[in-house]
Amino acid sequence: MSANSRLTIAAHTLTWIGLYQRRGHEVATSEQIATSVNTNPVVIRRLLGDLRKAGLAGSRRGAGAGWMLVRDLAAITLLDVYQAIEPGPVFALHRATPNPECVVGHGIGPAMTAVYDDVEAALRRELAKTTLEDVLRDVLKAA
Amino acid sequence: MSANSRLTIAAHTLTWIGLYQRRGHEVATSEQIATSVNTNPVVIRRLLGDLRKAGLAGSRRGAGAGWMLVRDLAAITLLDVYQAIEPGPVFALHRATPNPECVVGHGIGPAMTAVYDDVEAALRRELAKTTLEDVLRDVLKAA
DNA sequence: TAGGGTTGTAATAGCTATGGTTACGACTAA
DNA sequence: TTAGTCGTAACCATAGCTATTACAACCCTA
Repeated sequence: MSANSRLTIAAHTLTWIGLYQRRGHEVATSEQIATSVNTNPVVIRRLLGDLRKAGLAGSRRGAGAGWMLVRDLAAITLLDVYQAIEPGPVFALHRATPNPECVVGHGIGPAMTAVYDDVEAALRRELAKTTLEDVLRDVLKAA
Repeated sequence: MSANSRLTIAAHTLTWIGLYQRRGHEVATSEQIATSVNTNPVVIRRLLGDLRKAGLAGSRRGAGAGWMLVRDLAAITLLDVYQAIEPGPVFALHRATPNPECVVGHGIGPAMTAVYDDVEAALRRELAKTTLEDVLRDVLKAA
């Protein structure tokens, strides 16, 4: 499984903006966030672009530009973030259609789809349990 | 998320062998399985190699060679298969260590790890609910 | 109105995982 | 001895993610 860190980076980014705003700042720049995440600002901007499409983040251009939250941390679950940045499923069926003249080849697709649907549902239920407010609390507790 | 079809192919392969054996044959060849899956025999042999390491499949060499199940279909869950072929986690932390001098950069790792552990546990619970016997039943029902 | 800082996005490159293919030695029943 | 299959290495193609450079678009401020 090619594990990816997009959810981690997205949660980090939104949590950072949330904390920064609570400390009195209006907007955060991709440069500042990238310094905390330890990556390139463009990576952050691209990710925030997806989060903006999902209505989780907003941006301001020109001088004094930057990013802000659209919803409060407590109103954003990790499921919201996940759905904003991960379009595809965790498991895939066959790349090439299996032999339809074989009993197994013919019936395995629907059988596995049913299982995968349940697995994805369980994964989403679990992600929905945690809000970014919870994440921030854990983060501050560790300090 | 780069969805992969390894679990699908593995379940297909083991189910195929199980059905083939119930029809009176001792072993199945990677060639036969590959025809049903619609892929190359080497792909099947590589996958079965992993499944053998996990004690789910066995092989016989020489003339009249081929693959057989070590356990009955009813004694193999999709979790067993998943663990045999997927070493890594679904979600990853940062590729590069985040800035430890930032509160968020310092605490985000443990916070997300706790969530990811719960998600993986839920995923495993879900996969453990289905045996290959269940899969075969679904497959035959669809015919 | 000019300057400067930041967004928004395209283009490119590197890395890793996966899948497909060819090749060939190892093995063993017949 | 032969034939059929495993076991595995080698190589290539594809896809997704990350990193980086570059630059136009934007808009506040002086």
